[in-house]
Amino acid sequence: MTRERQTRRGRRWRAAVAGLEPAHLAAWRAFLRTHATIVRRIEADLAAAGPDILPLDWYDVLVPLADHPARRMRMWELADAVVLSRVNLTRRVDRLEAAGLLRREPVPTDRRGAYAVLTDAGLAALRRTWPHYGRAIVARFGRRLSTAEAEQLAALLDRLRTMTAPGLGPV
Amino acid sequence: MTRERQTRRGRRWRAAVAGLEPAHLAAWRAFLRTHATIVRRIEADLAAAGPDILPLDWYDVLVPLADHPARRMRMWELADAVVLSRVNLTRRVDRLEAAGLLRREPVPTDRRGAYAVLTDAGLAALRRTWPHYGRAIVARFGRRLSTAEAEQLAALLDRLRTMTAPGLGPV
DNA sequence: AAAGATTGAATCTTCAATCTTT
DNA sequence: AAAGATTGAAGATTCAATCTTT
Repeated sequence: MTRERQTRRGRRWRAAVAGLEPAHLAAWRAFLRTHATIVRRIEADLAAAGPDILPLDWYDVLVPLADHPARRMRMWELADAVVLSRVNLTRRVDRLEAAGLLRREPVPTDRRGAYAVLTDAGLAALRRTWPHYGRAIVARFGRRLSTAEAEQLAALLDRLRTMTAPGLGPV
Repeated sequence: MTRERQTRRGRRWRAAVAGLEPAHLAAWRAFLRTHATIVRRIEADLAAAGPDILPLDWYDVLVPLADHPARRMRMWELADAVVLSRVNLTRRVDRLEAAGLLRREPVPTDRRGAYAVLTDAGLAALRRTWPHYGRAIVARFGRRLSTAEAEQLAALLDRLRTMTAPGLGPV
């Protein structure tokens, strides 16, 4: 075949879906687009802030450790705490360990397990990074929202996240 | 050193950031978490729907083609239209072409360029995928939002996306 | 020289298989 | 056998360098 059958204007290939309102679809698309755009911007801000400022995904792994008593967590615990992208934590921790930002320690009571422990260098990197990250959040996200709108948005998003959807399988 | 200097409870390593209100930070975190959670769920829904249902990132590349006159776009044009993840479009198109969902065509008027053209198989795959995707959007995203809330959410998100942030460089 | 797209090499991710300890 | 974590191999992504055409 030399040419696709050509509809006049690339139209109407989406069948109606029960229960899907235009407003919901528009919100979903805005959600995807906005996330992609803003995360890219903030990553660019961090990259532009200098070579000793952490990228977002490294930051994301180290934060739970810094917020945890004794600055250490089991590997599986850390894997659950990480937000962005389900990681293959083993390898990511390899890289963070190679960079000196954390180290592994054996668990005294369970010889299968390992702790990931934030090093002083890791904590210092978090402290350096946070002001840049915080300002980027203000600039790229917070500046256009009133306090009330931010609360509204957070409430809507939390509801979306914590809901369970019956009838479409687990998780 | 055998042990990190151990703060009592992994506390207070974040310095205050000018202009960053707690509500804004909470909204930002909710945004990241909700996105990660819902996108994962929807990807799992699509994967569970069967082997001839497209994954989200393939779908994302083919949609602009289906919505375009003549079902074809220049490579750079398609790259701009794709939402999720800045792609190396060349390779992704390689894979889609290998799967028969699109093909390349030379541009008659510009021998540097190439069109990406949606094939009939590609359009069929979109048609198959959309009902599953649409239902997943309802189940994972739309079900908990009233129409008014969805409109509110879309408005907030669009404002965030289209704003320019003076003072923090381009993009 | 700049625009449009492709390629090579390094890095990163993912999946299943593996290893050790419980 | 199951839990905790690591490894190998395949696949995907990214960056800069390249190639061709304008």
